[in-house]
Amino acid sequence: MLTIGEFSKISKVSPKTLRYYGEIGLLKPGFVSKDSGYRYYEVSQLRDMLLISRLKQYGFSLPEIATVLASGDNQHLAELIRVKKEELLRQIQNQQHIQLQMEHDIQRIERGENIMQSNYLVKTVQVEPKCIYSLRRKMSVRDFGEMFGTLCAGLEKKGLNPTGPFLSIYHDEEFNRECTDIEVGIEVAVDKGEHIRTLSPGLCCFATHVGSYDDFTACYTALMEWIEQEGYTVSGPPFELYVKGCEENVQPSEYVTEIYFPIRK
Amino acid sequence: MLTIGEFSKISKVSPKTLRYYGEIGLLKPGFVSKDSGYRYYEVSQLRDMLLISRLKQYGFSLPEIATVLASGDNQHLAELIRVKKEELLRQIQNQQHIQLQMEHDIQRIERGENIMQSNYLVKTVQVEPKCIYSLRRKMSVRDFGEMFGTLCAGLEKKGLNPTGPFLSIYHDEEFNRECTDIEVGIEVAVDKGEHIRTLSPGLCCFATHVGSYDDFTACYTALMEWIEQEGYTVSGPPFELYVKGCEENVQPSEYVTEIYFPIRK
DNA sequence: TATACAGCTTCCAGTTAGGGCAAAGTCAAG
DNA sequence: CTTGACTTTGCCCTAACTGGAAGCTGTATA
Repeated sequence: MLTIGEFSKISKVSPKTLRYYGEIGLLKPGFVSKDSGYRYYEVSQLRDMLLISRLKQYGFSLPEIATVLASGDNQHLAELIRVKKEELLRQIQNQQHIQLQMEHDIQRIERGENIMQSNYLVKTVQVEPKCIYSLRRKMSVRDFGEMFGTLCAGLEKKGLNPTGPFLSIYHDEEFNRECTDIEVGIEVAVDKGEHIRTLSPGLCCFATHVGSYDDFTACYTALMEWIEQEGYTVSGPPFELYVKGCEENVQPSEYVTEIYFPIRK
Repeated sequence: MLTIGEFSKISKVSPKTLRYYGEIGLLKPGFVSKDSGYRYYEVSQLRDMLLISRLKQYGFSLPEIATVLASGDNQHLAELIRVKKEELLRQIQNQQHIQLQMEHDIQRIERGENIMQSNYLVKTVQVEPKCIYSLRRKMSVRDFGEMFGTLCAGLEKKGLNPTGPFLSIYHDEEFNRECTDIEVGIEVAVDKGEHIRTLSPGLCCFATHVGSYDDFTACYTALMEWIEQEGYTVSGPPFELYVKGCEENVQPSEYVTEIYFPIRK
């Protein structure tokens, strides 16, 4: 039998932790003195302790380890390790991706750009299909604001309730200020009717732009760079969500827009 | 100004978290109503929030982020990100190493070997130099026990106090049962004298073997495999530390031995 | 045998970065 | 005025421990 200190030194696990493991029932000492309350461990328990340490390293939680120890089913354990291994793989991939972002940021800072000033955090998201009431037309960017007026009028005439912010979809590959195929719309609850359709872009990457609509380009650039860097391709027309915009009496510097690109690998 | 809910939706950070950040002084709302206690955020604070999210992703703790926000020193931030990047790199390397171990374990289990039965957790450690009183000789393994007797006699004659367990060092490249160059010793406090020398193996990997001395081979094999797998080479004679052994009246199944290999890349 | 001291015990509190839930107060639309 | 969505504070909870205090035990030494 070993005292908790001896067991600790051999197993490289602190006495504190050993007491904790006893408390939660993960590894109870082989014998506890009735008089003194001293814990004594069997040497054979070192094996259990080593397995615990190893599984912990593999990313198992303590309750998970407890069930593994209790079952003693090795084939099942192999499967569980495989699952953890795949989880770890995903983690590593994610971390490698973060490393690229870090390098990107470092270089931006070293080029003298202020990371706080144009800080687009590109994220991916699975966009749920939404029903939109929309108008699509080839037009000049100058007629853009007018389209929203038409849209609002149409909404009112039909008695529709918007259930989301305004949005616009850019159907042209290349953006042309004078004549672009733009669809402006808004999310609604009903799913049938004239000018009503379902928008289901699927997997998207997006970034949030704060400020006037003049400098969207930086955000678009950031998104396009990200898409290229991550090895995705654009799988549909990009769209903008006017989360906070001109319909209220808000300063242009306070506008909030989310820019989305549907993507696939 | 945005309510906490609006700010939350745009920044993709939960209201709870925003309140928490306000509480710890990381990001306080631009305005708090005196009547209702409602928090209102400036749109410009979204930038700060995005930076916080990003640095969090990079592995910064919240206090670290707070100092970054407070200082506004971008050059310094670049350095800090670089440090975190290296930290992440080390983490990734460690995780890749763990992945190899996992695969190894899975295969062991699938070959029907019991992971609990021969579970050597190989670790690396920088072994501090220690003074040992030792005897070195070419001998048969059968004379091994006798050597410890001689060693004990020598200790007693010199009036030396052991400050660690017995150990033995295997100076031959290839282990030969009949005639091996073995040094047996024990750690002592004094650093000068006949048969006293300093053992400074430096970086070692080691594993703990529990049980009789008969099946050390599995442990040695595990260590050698590990060394090969990790791309290390052996840089000195291996040694064994008899953490719990035959000097007490202990069953062979209770012996505890640590086996060390000095290594370098 | 007395004592010193290392080692052991329990109990309580704290760590990170928030999540859950409840009761009560507030805002804006109809 | 009411309704319903939103927000507030407050309290407890998480995982896997670590730290510290106060007191008890085991063993080596004088």
